[in-house]
Amino acid sequence: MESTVENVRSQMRKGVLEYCILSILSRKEAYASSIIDELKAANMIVVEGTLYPLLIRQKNQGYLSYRWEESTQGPPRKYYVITDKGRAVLSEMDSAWQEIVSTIRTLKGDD
Amino acid sequence: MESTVENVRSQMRKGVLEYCILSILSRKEAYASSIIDELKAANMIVVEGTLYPLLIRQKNQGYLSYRWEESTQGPPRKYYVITDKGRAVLSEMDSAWQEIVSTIRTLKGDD
DNA sequence: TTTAGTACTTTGTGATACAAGGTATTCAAA
DNA sequence: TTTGAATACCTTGTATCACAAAGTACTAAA
Repeated sequence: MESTVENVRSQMRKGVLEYCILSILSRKEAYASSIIDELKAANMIVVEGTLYPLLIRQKNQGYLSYRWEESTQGPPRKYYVITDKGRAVLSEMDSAWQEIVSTIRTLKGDD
Repeated sequence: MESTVENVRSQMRKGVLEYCILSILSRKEAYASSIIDELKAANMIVVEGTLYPLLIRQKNQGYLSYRWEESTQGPPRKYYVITDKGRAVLSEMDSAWQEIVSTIRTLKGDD
């Protein structure tokens, strides 16, 4: 069995992952492996089997588009780019996130 | 299909719900319907079919215990009480939550 | 005795994170 | 030339979980 701590963290990551991806892509286009690296650096551990389907989902929903680009160090990379629709959804996510942060504060704060 | 906004909010609720329940019960014991009311008041909408299985799961994991109490206004109520183990897990969840909030800030903040 | 209100429970469905394994490209060393 | 390492993308199967919907049961009032 996995440790309780990891379970807790894993549970909380769910639901904000989509938000993280759109946030990262709102700043600059990126390909899957580089997104994983960035998430790892930010302590948001994600594996390939999670990220690839998620990117494909967001592309199918029209939040992202992509283009292929050659690499000097291996196979070509699929660079994802956020769309206008994606930016609109991201803006909604910003609000939703703020609301949840505020809700937790309320639940923990005042008796 | 459900609205995008609701989808976004629903996704984000996942993973913090357990945290909310333990937080509420760390302050005072409560029964399911009253927990739903409190969550609704804090803008964290949850339905019965979500909450009851969750409480049962947390009880089975030893985070909660419960006792029955008669009500003058209907059927008896199942009052849930957080256990020592539950408080330990809640403490871990506090850290995990702070970490995620901080991670999101990092991902959004610095270019 | 029927209805309204309250409270707890279960079943079926869809979504999704993850583990594990697979495919494909490039380059360098044997 | 072919083998292996590194990089990158993709798929399948499983478990978990939020939710909708329907069900059970108790109390009090009409």
